[in-house]
Amino acid sequence: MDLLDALNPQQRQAVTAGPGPVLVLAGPGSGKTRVLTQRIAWLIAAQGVRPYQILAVTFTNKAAREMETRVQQALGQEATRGMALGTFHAICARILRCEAELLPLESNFVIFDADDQERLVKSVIRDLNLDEKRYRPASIHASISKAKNERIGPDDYPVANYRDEVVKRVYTAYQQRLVASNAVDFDDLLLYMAHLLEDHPTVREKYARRFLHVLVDEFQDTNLVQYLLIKHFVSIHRNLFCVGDPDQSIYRWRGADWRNVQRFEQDFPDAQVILLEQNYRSKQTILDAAMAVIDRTSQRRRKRLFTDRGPGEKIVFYEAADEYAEASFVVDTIAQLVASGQVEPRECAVMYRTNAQSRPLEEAFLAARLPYRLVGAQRFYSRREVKDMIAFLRLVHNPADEASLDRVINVPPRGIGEKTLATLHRLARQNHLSPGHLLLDLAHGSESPFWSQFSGRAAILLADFGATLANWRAIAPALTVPELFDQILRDLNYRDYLDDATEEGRERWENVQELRRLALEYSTRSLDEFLEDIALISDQDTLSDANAPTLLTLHAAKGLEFDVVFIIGLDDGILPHNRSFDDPEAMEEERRLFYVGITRTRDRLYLVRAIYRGGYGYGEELPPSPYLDDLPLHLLQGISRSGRRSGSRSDRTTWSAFDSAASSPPADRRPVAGAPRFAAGMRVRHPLWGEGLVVDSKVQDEDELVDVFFDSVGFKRLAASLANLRPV
DNA sequence: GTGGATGCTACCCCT
DNA sequence: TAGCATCCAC
Repeated sequence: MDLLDALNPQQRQAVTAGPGPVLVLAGPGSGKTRVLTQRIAWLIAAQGVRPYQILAVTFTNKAAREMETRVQQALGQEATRGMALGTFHAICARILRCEAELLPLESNFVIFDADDQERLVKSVIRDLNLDEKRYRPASIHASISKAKNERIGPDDYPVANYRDEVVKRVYTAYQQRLVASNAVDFDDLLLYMAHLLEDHPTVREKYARRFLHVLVDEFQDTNLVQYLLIKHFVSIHRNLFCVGDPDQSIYRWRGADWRNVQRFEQDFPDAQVILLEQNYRSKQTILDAAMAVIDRTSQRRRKRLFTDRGPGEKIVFYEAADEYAEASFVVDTIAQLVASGQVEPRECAVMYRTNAQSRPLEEAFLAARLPYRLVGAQRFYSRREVKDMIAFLRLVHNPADEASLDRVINVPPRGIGEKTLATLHRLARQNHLSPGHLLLDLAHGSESPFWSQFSGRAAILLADFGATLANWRAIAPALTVPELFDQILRDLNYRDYLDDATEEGRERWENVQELRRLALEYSTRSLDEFLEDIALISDQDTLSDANAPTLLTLHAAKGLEFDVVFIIGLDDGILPHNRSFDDPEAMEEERRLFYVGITRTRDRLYLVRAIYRGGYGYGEELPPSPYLDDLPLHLLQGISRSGRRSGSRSDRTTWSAFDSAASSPPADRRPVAGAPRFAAGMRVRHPLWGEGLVVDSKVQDEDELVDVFFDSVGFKRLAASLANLRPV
């Protein structure tokens, strides 16, 4: 059958494997997405499995949509109807809404995002009269989430010291407040699901019978609870198909446990294990570099990565003076590659360890007037005006949502302050009501039994907002999401409030407009769906299809691929990150992160670092990343070995050595006299090395330093007075 | 209750 | 550095 024609023997074996448990260990670029989609298509077309009998878990919603499209392309539009396809969180949310009567939740529960969760923790800490300085909300929240990932409830939380005691108390109250708000956090989505399947055998059987085939992508990044869910889902038929690569496990800090791969092999000893090793993505040079990096990790099953795509070009290493030079090197190089027709902008990606590193890049792209795509939902959805708007919608949807109420009860300022809010909370608790419902009751004015509990002014203000909310709730069922959105904007005079004619004001209003555009896509869908999708949106989901280079973290790059990849910030302290230094397992994960970045590359890889980096306001000079030393020299161009040696300052390359000490500002930001003769983008000729492209040029100490990328030998930094460079 | 000045502290990665 | 919490004047 033609479904299988384009597959290699191992892929074909995987697609047609089973029944029973199957574990596919798939190296990067080995066609695992193809295997998964073909497997689904094969199950449906060749095995007569109904789409609704298939449960397929992906790592992002974007991956889910892609998979759906691919199956539809193979089998037609109707083929995927009813299939359960999405992330663990999305699938659990859907099922939990159906089964809400078995849970301490209403079916319209809201999903608290990271920000809501932390606010709630903070509020609990204050309620318990704990010292916020000593017990940082973020840190307490991390402990709670860690416990949840390990399936430890508040009652079972082990107490070894006073801090544990505090965490336990906060955890207990936090959980109560979530339930009172008819809300769940991300971890709860999985935990409630596990309880549902364990406490209700009929429910477990219902889903275990419905989902005749369970497929899991990125299996190495599942956590314990997710693994338990999988086991419950396949408890009857054991038709489990997992695809993963332990070398690409990069979410340990989020509770992911690559040992699930070992658990799988223990729990399903009869599992068929299939190795996909042939790489269809990268040139051999890239793969050699990747193997050199990953072979240094312990406890792994060695994989050989090979390709028939040819050796490809050498990897370029570039050491910039500071993060601005680093950014302009990236932008200039991309501009040059694009201008010479070697690559499409959308086929370039810049990857970094931390989100903060995107800023100099964005500035450089902006300065060059070149568009870019930034991956990172957080940025947009964590904007205050956007969060506030979502909070209003959530309140309409679920007035019990305390986090949203607290957030916007005084937005725009309507004179409801801390004291009034505290009274509202206290009264609500005394009367076993949510503050939101109490607020709605106050809209009845003096008829409300709570009216007299507030001072005249406060009562009027609360009643006014309560009435507004009640009105939205009354009309919401008849309105589409964008219509409701507009109604709220109008009633609040939100635009006047946000847009104060300053630059930031205009930007704030534009963000709201952006959210409205998104709401517009939900014209035919319910508010529930809109809110749920927003809560579970992942970074990769925000990737637009514009033809522009992509800026993203190494974590967000998982599962993606590009012709040209830049990995920047290869400094000891950035990658590996200094917060991982004292934890050997975290250090191994840093290495895998680098491996993931390298293996995203099809053709060309650029490794970049900066000698001087502005930290919190004081600058710092970091040694090169130790990973650079693991790369065999013959794979690299553009630098001598001494230049990428970590450690002492004395062994810097001549061209990267600055005359200045660590504390002085970088040379190219110092005011200088005289104009440079060479500029980025110029073609030049050198008597020895032939033609090259000027990447950067700066005047320093009465000479001009020119960075040139020579076609023959790669990067050189030259003094114009000595080098006898001529423009071509 | 609001808004400005001041001082603190943190930037890791994400559903 | 910059976002924030806190404090103080209106």
